[in-house]
Amino acid sequence: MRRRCLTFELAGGSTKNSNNNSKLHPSVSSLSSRKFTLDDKLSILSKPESSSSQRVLPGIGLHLNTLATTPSDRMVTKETLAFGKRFISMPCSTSPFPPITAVQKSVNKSLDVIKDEHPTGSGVPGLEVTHDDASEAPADGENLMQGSPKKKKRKSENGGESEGCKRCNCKKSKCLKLYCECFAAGIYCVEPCSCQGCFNKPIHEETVLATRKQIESRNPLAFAPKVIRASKPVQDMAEETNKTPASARHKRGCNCKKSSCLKKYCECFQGGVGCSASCRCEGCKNAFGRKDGAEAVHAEDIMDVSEKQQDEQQDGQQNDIAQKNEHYSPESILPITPSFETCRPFVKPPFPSSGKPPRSSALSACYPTSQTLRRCEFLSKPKTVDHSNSLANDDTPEILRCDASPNNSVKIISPNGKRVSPPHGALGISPNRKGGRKLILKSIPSFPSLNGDVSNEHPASYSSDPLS
DNA sequence: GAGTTTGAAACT
DNA sequence: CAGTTTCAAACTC
Repeated sequence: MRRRCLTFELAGGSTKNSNNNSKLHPSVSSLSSRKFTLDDKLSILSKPESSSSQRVLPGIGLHLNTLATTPSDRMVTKETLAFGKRFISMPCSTSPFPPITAVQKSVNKSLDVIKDEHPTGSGVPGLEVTHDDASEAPADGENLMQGSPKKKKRKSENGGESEGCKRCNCKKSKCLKLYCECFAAGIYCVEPCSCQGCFNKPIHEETVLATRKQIESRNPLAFAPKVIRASKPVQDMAEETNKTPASARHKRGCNCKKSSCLKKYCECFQGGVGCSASCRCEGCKNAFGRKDGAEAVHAEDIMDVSEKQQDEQQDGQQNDIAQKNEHYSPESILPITPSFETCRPFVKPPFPSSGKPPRSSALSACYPTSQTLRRCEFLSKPKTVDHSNSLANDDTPEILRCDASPNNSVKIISPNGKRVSPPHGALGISPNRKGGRKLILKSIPSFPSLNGDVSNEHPASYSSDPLS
């Protein structure tokens, strides 16, 4: 799995931050370290200027994709991938794309400009996305407007999986709408994508950010994980990989009419969680738990419902995965990246890792590892902590904050709303929640700019954000 | 691989 | 806020 790195330096982040090296997050370098302990993290934190390489990427600006380029990411082998695909629904999002405060030009305008100036190509001359492996990564231009319909379709799900996750196949959205799974997950489209006219690339950073911001303004939770897991400790979940965590629920619920919530059309089902009262589905038969309260059925049943296809292999991998999960205990892992992932449900979707993973999981496959889990830990535990004191000075929009993460917004479910455009209040984000963030920041050294102090200083840069 | 179905997202 | 349209994934053939 080769996830493209969020090469902000190329996209412009470098210039923005070049003068603020000291503010860049060292966590980047931390990515290179496979095993991290809390002490490691802390020590790194204390050495903000460790290495030049560390300065390259602003911690906050780190795109989820970044994970893929790091050594640690490399260790995200197939197994890890499987793990992610099977147990984690996806990215969290609070802010994979750091919000920007400076980029305010309209998205459309931006797009138009780009289009006009570079109607056929990668958009910006001279700019090129660096790929881990140029040989296998087509130039942006290639991927961009060509519209080569015959592009590899992501059907290479099985074997191709070795390469990583399948990505989007957008044709009209330019990968700048939530239709695009990559965009929705807060990650840049990369080589594996078969999208056309894609703007979800580092070279279009501003466009992406502006669009993201726009979408978030409309729906603060737009980039939040769709599936929320309540409180069960990760480890517990790992121990019951065959069970559907009753606490895990789709944040907004599905609205299925014909699929009976038995197919991946259903977001709940896809996320490996049962339907809940929040769902407006009809004829719900969600194997993970029905809206009416019926609990999850056995794994076998789920398999029947979804795909029996890769049962055997799956079983084998499940064990591996379960073991991996344990391996990812909070004690052994700290968020090694500012992926901003909050809590992804530690759910085992009905999809074998080797088989078709939930679409959304493709993403998770990329970053479902330690960060996600850890994040869950951090967010689920200390949440009870007093949030009232810290961060009071941070101007970062609440919704962009850690606190605004689904975890915290678990109660934000809009039961009957077709759409979720929860007002801030509805987000469960109260003014005094700010405190929580600081707390979290302290707990997660890899989010330097999360300290808030940085964000105010560099509103236009990635480091400004937030996780914000 | 093409076409259809589905439901979320976006739009009106 | 409800209805409609657009979109891309999921699915079927």
